[in-house]
Amino acid sequence: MRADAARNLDAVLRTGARLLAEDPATTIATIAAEAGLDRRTVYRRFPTREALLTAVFRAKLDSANRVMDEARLAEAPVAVALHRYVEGIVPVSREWPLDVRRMMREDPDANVLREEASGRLDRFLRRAADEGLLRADVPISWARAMLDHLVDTAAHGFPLLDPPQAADLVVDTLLNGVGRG
Amino acid sequence: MRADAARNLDAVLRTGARLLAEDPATTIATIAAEAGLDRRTVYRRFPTREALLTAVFRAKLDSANRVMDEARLAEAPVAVALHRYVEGIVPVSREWPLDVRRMMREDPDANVLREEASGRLDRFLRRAADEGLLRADVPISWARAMLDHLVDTAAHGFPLLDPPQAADLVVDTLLNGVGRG
DNA sequence: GTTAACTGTCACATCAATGTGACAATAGCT
DNA sequence: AGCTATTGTCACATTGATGTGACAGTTAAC
Repeated sequence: MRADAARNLDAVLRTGARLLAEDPATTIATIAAEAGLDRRTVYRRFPTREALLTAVFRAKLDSANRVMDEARLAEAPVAVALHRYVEGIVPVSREWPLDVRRMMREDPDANVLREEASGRLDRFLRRAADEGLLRADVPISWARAMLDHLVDTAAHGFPLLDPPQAADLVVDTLLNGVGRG
Repeated sequence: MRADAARNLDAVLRTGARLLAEDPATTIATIAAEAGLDRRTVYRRFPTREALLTAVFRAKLDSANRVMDEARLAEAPVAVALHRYVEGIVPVSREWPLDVRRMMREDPDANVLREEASGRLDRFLRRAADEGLLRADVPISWARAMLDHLVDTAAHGFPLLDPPQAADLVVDTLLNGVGRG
């Protein structure tokens, strides 16, 4: 692929992610204009709107999987892995702000990939529970939802936090809550 | 208003809330069909799509304000008020599952109402912090985001929890987290 | 049971977005 | 500099949603 083509492709994906996160009904024309391209150029790379959505989704998923690899979710000590995961995933969430669950409802094989990645995190949390990091009287899926939302809030609600600060806050409040007790 | 008209209006609002929560781009025709009505009937009540959106939004907001009234956020002891608020707001979130922040971005005066209601909760959390229920080293807005998300998760991710159980879980994990420490 | 309110339906105009064809212009690679 | 990939643009067909007019049929209220 030629250099300018790669640049444009990247611009489309990032711009698309940003605009689609704000409004899932954003049109191809808007994305193209915002990326400084012609509508036709986007259509050449992505035959259909769905194809663009899927590509954006995969870009986010790849980044997330890379972060989980580097955090060594399955091997590293749970406390370390958790902290490292959050530190890595916050920038990913900022670069690809879109909500994958919403967008992939009608794309079955993309959804399979999403569930694979999701399963990695679930298995990690199970290990964290087994090793005593998490309370046993609360469902793992509850902790999982809490983790996801805290990451999301840190990434988008507190854009001034840098990743290490965000990780401290997320892990601390995930484990200890915001109560004084 | 005649009785059948009131019934239909109610059906449109509830059906609209449900479908729009799943997909914000749901068409009027789909909502009408799902509510067992003709498209034209919906248009008679709501001159434009925006008008329907606003009406659904206001229905949710009214319910939420009623819950906050009954929880006596400004007067009751903070621990009691918090529990009572969550217990009341979970059913509201289930009946009106839509995300008001997303939907009202382009409706300024609706947004003012939303911010008023939001402010009530913020003021309550500030009081909770002042009275020592919440840690002082964490921003109020962080606790606020956490509360909102926990309520959301309990309401939609754990539909089998009844409101009192949901309130116990939400308040417990909000204050103490999911860590064993 | 009559009246007034409300609804369903056929039909229509409008608008915006998707997706395509062809060709000239431009940018990167060697 | 010259070849080739890539892009911009004019134009067009198609589709789906919004919103409206008129009128007959139905339902609730008194």
